[in-house]
Amino acid sequence: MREYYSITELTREFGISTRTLRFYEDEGLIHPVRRGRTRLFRQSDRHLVRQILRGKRLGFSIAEIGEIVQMYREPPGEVGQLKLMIKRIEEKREDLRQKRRDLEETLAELDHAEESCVERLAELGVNT
Amino acid sequence: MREYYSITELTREFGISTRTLRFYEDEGLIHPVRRGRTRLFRQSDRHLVRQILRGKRLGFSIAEIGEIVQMYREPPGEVGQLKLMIKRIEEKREDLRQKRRDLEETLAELDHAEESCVERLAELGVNT
DNA sequence: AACAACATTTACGTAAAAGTCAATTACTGG
DNA sequence: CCAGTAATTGACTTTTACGTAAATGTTGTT
Repeated sequence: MREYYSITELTREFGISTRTLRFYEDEGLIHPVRRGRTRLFRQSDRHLVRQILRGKRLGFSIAEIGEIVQMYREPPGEVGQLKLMIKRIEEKREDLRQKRRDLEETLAELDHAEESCVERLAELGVNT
Repeated sequence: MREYYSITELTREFGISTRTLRFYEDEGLIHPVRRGRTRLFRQSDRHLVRQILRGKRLGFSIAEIGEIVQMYREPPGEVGQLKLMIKRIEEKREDLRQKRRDLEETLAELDHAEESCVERLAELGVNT
């Protein structure tokens, strides 16, 4: 468990470019510390990158991912802010539940499509 | 159950623009029939649009959605093509399973984030 | 016939999310 | 100390997925 990772180490670990990591920093998604001008990535940054890429695979925009990673941070101290945050979290969860429904439906249709193919193969007398 | 729907009927039904529907046609995702130059959308087109939008919500690109909707069509007649199709379907399913893992992890993290907020509220003596 | 409402094609514009390239600057091993 | 590798910033480019506008066609009232 090292303390710091270089930018190229992260690009290899995650299969993304330096440009991408710098872009995420510009967009305020990550905040690697600096030694001089050089970025040093901590464990927390690596974890954030993992979360960002997860969000991307789920089709969230960078802006939406920005909202999500805010929710992972320390809860705010003020009651109004806390309630707002809870509301936002609930919205994102609804969003994710919709995606889950979409996902299950798509999987079901693909199952069906594969079955059709297998049946067709059987009709053609191919041993599966 | 009508036979044909106009383009604006579909835009209202799905909350998308005519431009979007024409774009999907240009990309070969849908093939509405024509009366003169006017597009007429059938049930099957409506179903396809629903599938396309599902794919979009899951973060698939138009090209990927194109591949997916091909899989929903009649299985090909040739053995080699069938086997290839089955392989492709399996790939997409793996893709979807990854998305499902991403989704569950994200949901779990959001659950945790919400709990933290609720706890914090309790600490502040707010009746939930 | 005129008007609205809806449709079409063509073409250019744009925002998001990087890719690519150039010119510097920083580090590191020999 | 210096070559070579790694990192930085900045600018420009590209791709995707449409938006938008212009000019024109079609249909259905009134």
